[in-house]
Formats: sequence, structure tokens, C-alpha cells
Amino acid sequence: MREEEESNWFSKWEEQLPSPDELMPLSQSLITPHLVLAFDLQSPFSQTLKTPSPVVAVHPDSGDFDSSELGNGGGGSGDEPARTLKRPRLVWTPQLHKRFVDAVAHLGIKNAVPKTIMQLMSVDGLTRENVASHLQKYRLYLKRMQGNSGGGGSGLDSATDHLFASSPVPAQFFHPVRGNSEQFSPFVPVAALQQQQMAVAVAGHSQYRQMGHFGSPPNGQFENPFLARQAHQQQQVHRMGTPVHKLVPSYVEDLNPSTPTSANGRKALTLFPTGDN
DNA sequence: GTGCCAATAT
DNA sequence: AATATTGGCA
Repeated sequence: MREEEESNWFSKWEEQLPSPDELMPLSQSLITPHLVLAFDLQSPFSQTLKTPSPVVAVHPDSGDFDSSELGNGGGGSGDEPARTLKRPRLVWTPQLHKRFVDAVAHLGIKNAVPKTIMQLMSVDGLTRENVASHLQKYRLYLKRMQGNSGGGGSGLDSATDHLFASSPVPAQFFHPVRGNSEQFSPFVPVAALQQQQMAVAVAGHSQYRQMGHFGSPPNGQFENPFLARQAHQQQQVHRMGTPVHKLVPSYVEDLNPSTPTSANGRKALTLFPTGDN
């Protein structure tokens, strides 16, 4: 309790502070993903590393949250408990969509329902609703495609289907493969046992999307405020009459160099380049 | 409860 | 424009 000691550790602490670059990828350990979700915190440094590296051992359990103004009251009912937590909008990057498509392909059209898709994808922060919504639109897209596949080619991927067009549509999607609800390829033969869980990009609510400082690396994959959900190993998909493989999350996306055309003056923080084809 | 789909909201 | 949410129904 001596002041000298305190100022002492503080100085040390201060000196040993990592550079911003180093800080980026790991800073999230300060706030557990669970808390982030629970309080709908939009931490600009949320990250889904589930590496238990105790680089920094902080005790956030001080239970000293200012739950009074958790950005919720802004809507209207100010007295409502921060229960009605609102997640930021999910941004379906081409990579994320690809994962979605892969999941659907591997599940087989039959079993490709929001829940299972979500589980297979095992993307932190991804909810069933997210998938359901996306799936709905994706189905419309597929239907639309078959509709004019042989036609004059008018109205083809006008511009509304940018995302969907970014990933090839597996042939199985058109003529439901019978007798085989699942393709052979293991979903994720990822080499390393990395915990490189894919995280979800989220639409920025405001300020954070302008942070281009810090000399952030052009390919810095980790410098965005995206949600982090507890790195729970999702339960294995319950088979409903069909054999299921073991879920092995972790998935290393091949980089998809596309035009990061942010022509979309949107304030969307994307984890990956906005695949534009 | 889950899924599907259209409509609607943000 | 892209997602989310909702309502009605299976």
C-alpha cells in the first residue's frame, strides 16, 4: 500500500507496455469474450483468440461495471435494463460466405438448416438468426440463378449478388444429391491446430472505423471491432439419421485478394477485404 | 422449439 | 444495399 511501491510497479508496467502493433492481436484477453457478449460491448479490439496465453493476467472480475449506460438507452426506453442487447450487424465477407457455402455443401441440402450450418461453421459470434437470414437470401439467389441459367443472361448477378457471386455455387446445390447427405471432403483439414477461429466482422457503430492510425499493416487481419463469443467448442451436431463427422473447427481461409473497394462509403468494419468481383 | 418464407424494419 | 426482425404457418 505504500505509495512508493505503487508508483514503482506502475512505472515498470508503463515501460513494459507493448507497442500498439503487438497489442492489437492479444489485447482482448483483458475482457473475456463472454463479457463482451453479455454486455454487448463493442470493443474495438475484440478478438477471438482462445489461446490461453496468460500474457497479461488481469482481473476483470472486479465486478465494477458501469451498467448504467451501456449504450442502450440511446434508443428510447432508458430505464430498461440492458437486457435487450443488440448485436451489431453482421458483415458477410466473402470469406465468411464461403465458409457458409462450404458448410451447406458438406452438410448436404437436406441437413443444411440454420442451426446445423451455424454449428458447422463454428464462427464465433455467429448466431442462428444470422445464418437463417443469410440462408434465406441465398436460397432466393439460387432459385433466381436456375431460373435464368439458360436464358438471355439478363439480370444476372446485377450487383445485388456481389457477395453470393463471390463464391462458386457447388453443383450439388441445384440437383439435390440423393443418397448422400454429405460430401466426402472433410470440412477442415487444417494443418495446424491453431485456434485461429474465424471471427465475425461487424458493422461499426461509429468512431471505430476511422482508426487507420497505428501504422496498421495493410493485411492486418486483426484490428477491428468484431464480436467475440465464448470460444465454446460447439456441441457436435446431432445426427438425425445420418452419420456425422466430428467437428473440427478452425479453418484457414485462403486469402481472397479482391478489390477492397470501400466504395461502399459504409462504416462497416470488415475483417477481410470486401471481396469484390 | 425449429425451420421456412414473405414482408417489413433499420 | 445489406441485414435483422417479425408474423404466420408447417
